[in-house]
Amino acid sequence: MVDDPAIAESGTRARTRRAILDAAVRVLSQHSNASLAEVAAAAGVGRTTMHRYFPERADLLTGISNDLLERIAAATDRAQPETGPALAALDRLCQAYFALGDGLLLTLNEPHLFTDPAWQAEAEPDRALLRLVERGRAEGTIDPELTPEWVQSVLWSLLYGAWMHARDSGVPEHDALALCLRTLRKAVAA
Amino acid sequence: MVDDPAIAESGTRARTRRAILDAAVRVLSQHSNASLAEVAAAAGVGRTTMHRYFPERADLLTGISNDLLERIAAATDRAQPETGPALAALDRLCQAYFALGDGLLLTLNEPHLFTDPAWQAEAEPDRALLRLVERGRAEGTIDPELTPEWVQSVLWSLLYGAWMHARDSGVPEHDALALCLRTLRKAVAA
DNA sequence: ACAGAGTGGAACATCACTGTTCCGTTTTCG
DNA sequence: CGAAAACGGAACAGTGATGTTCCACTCTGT
Repeated sequence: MVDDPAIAESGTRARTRRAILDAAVRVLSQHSNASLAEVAAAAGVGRTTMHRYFPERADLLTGISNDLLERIAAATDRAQPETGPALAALDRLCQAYFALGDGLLLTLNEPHLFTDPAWQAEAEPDRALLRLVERGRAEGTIDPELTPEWVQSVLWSLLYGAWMHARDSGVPEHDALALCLRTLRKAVAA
Repeated sequence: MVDDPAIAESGTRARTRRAILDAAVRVLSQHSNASLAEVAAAAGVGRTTMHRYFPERADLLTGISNDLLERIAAATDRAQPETGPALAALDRLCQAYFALGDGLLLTLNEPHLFTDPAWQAEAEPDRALLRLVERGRAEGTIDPELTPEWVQSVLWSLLYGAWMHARDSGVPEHDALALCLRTLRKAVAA
């Protein structure tokens, strides 16, 4: 689907499309009702050009949505959540998701922006995480008093907090991630 | 300041004012750029009436802001953060803040809504929490590897997560709070 | 150099939200 | 009860974002 020849794009088009999507995530993660002019400016692109790529605001949103879905799926895949001890896999997952950066904020902060049908259906990464937690409980390495859904909540909440911490408090991202990992591990360990 | 005779209000006025503020928090916490008409409808009040209490949108925001500041200060005070073992005090603080409900989401999710000067200056509850963490470190009951600022981040992030968890997953608020408390305690304990 | 893709700016109509005014109705309270 | 307070609805102009069109400019590859 990604390489659908029907929508194949030249190098330049793909590049500006990326610039727009990245800028949109960056801007909207801080100011969810920013005007399209602000997004265009942040992307270093004319407002007209943006409308060529995303005719309506809704199109931009679904563009962001699909992009985030791909990035989350790729991150999940890369972390190999089914491999090795559950706590180690959880660490890998946390690190992989942390790399989503501002996309984290947008995903958690403004879920109502994404009315995409794909967003509800595509819960595979979610299910992978739940399976991981179940495995940890079977292993006896994850606190059985915490429900898998709550552990999932904790993971995303701490990621959110860590990213904000790095963003606002001037703490290097690496340090924020380290604090996040340590906290998560302690919180969910049996 | 709360009972400033200059802005003393009749019973009815105070009551509708409360209804508007509560509705505004409820609506804006889910949809930060909701129209004033939506807020008025949620408050069961005409748009005209709302403009009588809060002439401009900015006035409504500062109204919410001041209300939240008061509630946070009151909650902090009620939790007596300077009393007893640090971890127990942290528990009390967490419970007290959880009662802020949707105000939590608004505070964490849309801090940019509040351009109030009072918001930056009034960091007393923040400072109380930081002192509490320092005390716990001195006691040896709080993990010295976690910076006080990060512990603060964790508290708010977990509160956010717990509230969302209760809201979206249908988990009773009491259970969500219990999970939150257990998780927080494990995460920050030495 | 040249054709064509890609781009930016200006101008425009449209639309939703906003803030305001006016007036009739309902509620509160002395 | 009757006056004052409080309210709701309708109507209106102003404003900023949006989506669209048109034209001129700048790259890119051959």
